[in-house]
Amino acid sequence: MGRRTQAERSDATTSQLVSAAQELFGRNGYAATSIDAIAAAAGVTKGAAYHHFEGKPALFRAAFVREQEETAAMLGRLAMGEGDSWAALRRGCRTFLERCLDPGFRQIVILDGPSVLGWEAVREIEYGHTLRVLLDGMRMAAADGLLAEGNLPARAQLVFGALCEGGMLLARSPDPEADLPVLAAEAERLLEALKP
Amino acid sequence: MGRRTQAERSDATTSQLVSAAQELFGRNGYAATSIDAIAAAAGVTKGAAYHHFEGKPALFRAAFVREQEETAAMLGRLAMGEGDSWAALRRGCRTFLERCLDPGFRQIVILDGPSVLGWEAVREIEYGHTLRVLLDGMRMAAADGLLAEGNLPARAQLVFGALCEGGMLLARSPDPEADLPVLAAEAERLLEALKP
DNA sequence: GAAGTTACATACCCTCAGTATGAAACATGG
DNA sequence: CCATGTTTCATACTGAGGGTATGTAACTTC
Repeated sequence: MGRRTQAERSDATTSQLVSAAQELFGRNGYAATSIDAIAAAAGVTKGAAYHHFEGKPALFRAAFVREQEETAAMLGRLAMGEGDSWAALRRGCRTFLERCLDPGFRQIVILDGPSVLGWEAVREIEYGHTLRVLLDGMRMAAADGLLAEGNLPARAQLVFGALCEGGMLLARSPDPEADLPVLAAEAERLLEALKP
Repeated sequence: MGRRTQAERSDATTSQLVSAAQELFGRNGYAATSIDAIAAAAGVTKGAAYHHFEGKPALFRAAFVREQEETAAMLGRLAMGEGDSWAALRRGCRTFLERCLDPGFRQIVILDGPSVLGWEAVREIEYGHTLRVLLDGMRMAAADGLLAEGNLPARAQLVFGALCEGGMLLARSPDPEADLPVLAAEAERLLEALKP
């Protein structure tokens, strides 16, 4: 390994630590994953982990954030491709449900997130990513006159809760391929409720 | 302490352990609560706890179940008092939201439950209590022709997810008293979506 | 009331989060 | 280039807490 700048060294190990954390937290859950295991998977020792992160929750938080970034990017990209705002909203919901088929996403974002980081912190992060995409989509639909008056953020949150539940339900299904349309239809039915 | 039968001794300490677990898990969260602390609060030692429960998750599960029983009883009682099935449904949703104002309920049932017990186990328990009440209410409404055809269990689950989210939102509100009607209205709006 | 079972208490182990402490790898002024 | 910070780690240690082994007292059964 040739001569590298400090920022390069730091970024490299930090990134590898977060990747390892994402992998192990996602596979085995928060409690069953030790800092030593994450550090070893990243090719460093615990000292490096504690140098870059304040503690285990901070490391988990980084993995959570990355999971959110990836998902939000995916949602935004696919929703952007749709023609009208309503179709984008439907597309986004469907994509979120599909995303829940990833065990790592479920474990980190839905199962362990609230317990480890607390509800406020989790929603604050999501408010900058997946929940932001949903809310933006609903704002656009509202601007197009497709949504009734009311508390949009609160509505987005309720829909988000329903989607998380739907995602877990989908993941437990013996045949997710077959159940995805069913659940997507039920979710869209809830969206219909918000029409004027 | 006079002469007691074994069953009495066992029931007494078990009950006190669960009460202490409910109290401490609810107040400080699962990770920050030690078995020793629970045992001490129950007036026994760790040995007693491990004699009656397989481990920390089992003790948490008992607290979770008790929380569910109390809530389901409350929901059933209040919903029973309503006239028609639709009013009972609305009443149940509103009562669940109110229940979320209890910090212990939120911590145990919504935050830590899925992480500690896993999603399947949590929903299995809820399926016998709070979720059961909701599903029964929806079945009655469906029998009265108030709900459209479709997958009732899946719908109940989605509504349940929205309600949990609404409950957390309500709990974070600076003025829950004022926001309860707002959130209840939004939740009812989602219910409206299920009408034929 | 003796033998067996249940309900605990006590003492111990072991994993693991968190904390020094020290040694490299870089950076910066001369 | 070298001396002196500063950053990036590795190594060694501590403490808390989950879990276990074992002993003992309270009950039960015969």
